[in-house]
Amino acid sequence: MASKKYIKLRARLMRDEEIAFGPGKADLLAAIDRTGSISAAARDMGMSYRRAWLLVDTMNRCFRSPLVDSAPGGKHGGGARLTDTGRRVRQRYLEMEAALRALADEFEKDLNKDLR
Amino acid sequence: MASKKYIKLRARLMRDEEIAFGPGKADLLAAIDRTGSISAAARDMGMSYRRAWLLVDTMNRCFRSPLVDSAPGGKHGGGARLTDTGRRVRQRYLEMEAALRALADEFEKDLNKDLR
DNA sequence: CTTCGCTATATCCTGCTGTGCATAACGAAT
DNA sequence: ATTCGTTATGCACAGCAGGATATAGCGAAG
Repeated sequence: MASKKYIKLRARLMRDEEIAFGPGKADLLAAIDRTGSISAAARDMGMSYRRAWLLVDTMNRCFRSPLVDSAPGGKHGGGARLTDTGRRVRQRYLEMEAALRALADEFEKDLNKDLR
Repeated sequence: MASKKYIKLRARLMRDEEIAFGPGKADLLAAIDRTGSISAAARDMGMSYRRAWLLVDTMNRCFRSPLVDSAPGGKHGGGARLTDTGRRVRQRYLEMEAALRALADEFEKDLNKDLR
């Protein structure tokens, strides 16, 4: 079988018409946690700093308390760190994602029967 | 509370990098079933005929047997009809969607606590 | 045999998303 | 003080998904 068949799942936490949280933001939080800065995280993920910053900004605005703490100044000066809220929200989101994935997998076999 | 908080869910059946089935295609199938033609369905949904046709084409190419039967000729001549496969796939997809939605709703309350 | 509304397809155009680049201010280390 | 790597922000540009439009051929009904 040369064709790859799979179910692509996406869950987004919405606040009004803004995307408060989603798979991309979850990945970004992980990268920030790993690297200690928004810009390093962006480089690491191959996305523009602008985009990474916008994602962080949206998150922080959408939640009651910010998910990322940031301060200017480079070379061990400023940078960005996950807040407890950030860690908790990401954790809960990943749990939901995993549960949804497991459920979708139960349907996958049946639906794939008809796929070429 | 002026802000609307909700979880936006999307499940797509993929074949290689093509979207074989998803929420838009499910809606389109319903509209085709209702109206009896691709073009009427497109008008009904406020989308371009081009897009509707492309969606149908992708579906039919991705599945072993077509989901939509179509024939040229207007005014009760040609048109489009769902095949049994089309109906069955759509049905199964909707069932999965509903199950995923129900599961996501279980997580929603908890995640919304932190949302503004 | 003309007309109507459809399938099928190509081409052009537009709007949006995200990148690239530029700038300013900042904080720690050297 | 100078340098370095950040945060924070604006703006111009590209790529692309989808809309608008045009055309050709078809089939049943009148």
